Amino acid sequence: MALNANIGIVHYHCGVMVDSQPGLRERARRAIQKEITEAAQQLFVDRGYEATTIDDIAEAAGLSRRSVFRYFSSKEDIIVGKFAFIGETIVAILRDRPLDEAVWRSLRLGLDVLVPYVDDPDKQDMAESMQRIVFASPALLASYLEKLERIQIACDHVLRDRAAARGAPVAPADPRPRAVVGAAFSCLLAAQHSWLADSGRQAFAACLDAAMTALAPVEPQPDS
Amino acid sequence: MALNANIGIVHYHCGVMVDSQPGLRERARRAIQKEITEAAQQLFVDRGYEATTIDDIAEAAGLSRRSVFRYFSSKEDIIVGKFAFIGETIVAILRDRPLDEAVWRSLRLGLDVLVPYVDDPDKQDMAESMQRIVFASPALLASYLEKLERIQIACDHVLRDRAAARGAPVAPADPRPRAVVGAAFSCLLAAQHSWLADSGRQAFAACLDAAMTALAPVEPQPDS
DNA sequence: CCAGAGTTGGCACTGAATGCCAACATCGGC
DNA sequence: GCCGATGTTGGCATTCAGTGCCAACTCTGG
Repeated sequence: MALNANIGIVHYHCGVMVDSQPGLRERARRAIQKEITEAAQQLFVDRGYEATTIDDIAEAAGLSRRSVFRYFSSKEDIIVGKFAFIGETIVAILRDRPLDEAVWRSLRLGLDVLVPYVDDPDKQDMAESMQRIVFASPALLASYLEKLERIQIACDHVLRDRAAARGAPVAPADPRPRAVVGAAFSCLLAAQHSWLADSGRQAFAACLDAAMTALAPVEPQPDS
Repeated sequence: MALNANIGIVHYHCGVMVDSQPGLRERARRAIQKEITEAAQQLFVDRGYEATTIDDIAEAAGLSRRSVFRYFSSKEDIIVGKFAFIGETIVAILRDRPLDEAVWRSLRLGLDVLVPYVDDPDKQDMAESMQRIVFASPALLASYLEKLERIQIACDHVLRDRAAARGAPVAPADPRPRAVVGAAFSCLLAAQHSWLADSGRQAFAACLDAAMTALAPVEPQPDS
């Protein structure tokens, strides 16, 4: 069990549960999740996504099939689960932007949290492989797009809250905030395709900028 | 077997296989597909999507589980399969628009093929139910978004071909056509959300227009 | 009436996902 | 250091989606 050796049972004297915010238990959980993810990614790269079973992943990660499902709610979640967290980050950034900033710029800054996942030279190879796998597998792609959709819905809410805070509330049936958010996320998808199209030779951030400058809300704010 | 009675075995004298373009066999196939779809939709509305099994659908449609999979490649496909056809229609429309037309307008006209599916007063109730079910079920939503993604990729190709035909080819790694197409489809999603938000009281086409006028490519054509 | 082509339904199997439970480890107090 | 409470694990059984296979049936054409 390389796992148990690795969790890092630091067990301080017993006392006051000395651990930084996440809690010791939570840190162990994340460490195992990370191991599963890495084992799975390797298998997906080697054999492909559909050709890899959960049993394969469980064996490679050194735990039982049943336990894999305790760490990830589904096979897709192993790859795409992190987007729940990324989504929360984007939403938080969006919420904290100054109220008078142009929406399009706020969205660009929100999407910036994705850049380090891709443009980091260390992870670039793996990032490219995984993106290719996601776009190649219908099930993974579907799951990925669904996650993005959920993030977009959350961003839409934030934009409406911000419009209201600005004193210019938007009707619930007004499609414009949702359309603007969707357009920004389409730029993300477009940037991913571009980035893959020439194998990460140009920076992902540059692709994103190229896409987002080609498009813009007709009005700086979705009211007027 | 209400089915067999209904397929409409018109079996003309034997002679020349008198049938309009699709071929008799193909028409029978479509009729059965339609029956399965309708039976399934009813069940989904009654019990919800995940609570309905393929066996339920097979029984309601009067055929075997195995045969259902001969007509639809998956459970989601029963609802979302028609988008393969719709996508082809959109692509065809896009391809046939005049080369000097503004891209945004061409896309708006392409998306117009969806309007009759929704704004038809006869089908409106069912259309609303089904859209709610799609957005409520993660699996269906994921599948729907994946279908839209495939259509967008096809539209992206058309736009690039048209740019080339116009004498202003776009680099394969240029994200702009993809971004513009994605923005248009985001308007579609936004319009669906709006339309559902006040229960189809306003026309779907109006929602689509509201979304698409709030957004536009920075340049009329994605070159220059 | 018969031969061939296509359709059907049943059967067996894989793989994902979930519920359940007994075995085990860990952490608290004593 | 012992012991009960709590949480984690692995195994088992089950459901459901999806696929391959094959024998039985149906319809068409000769």
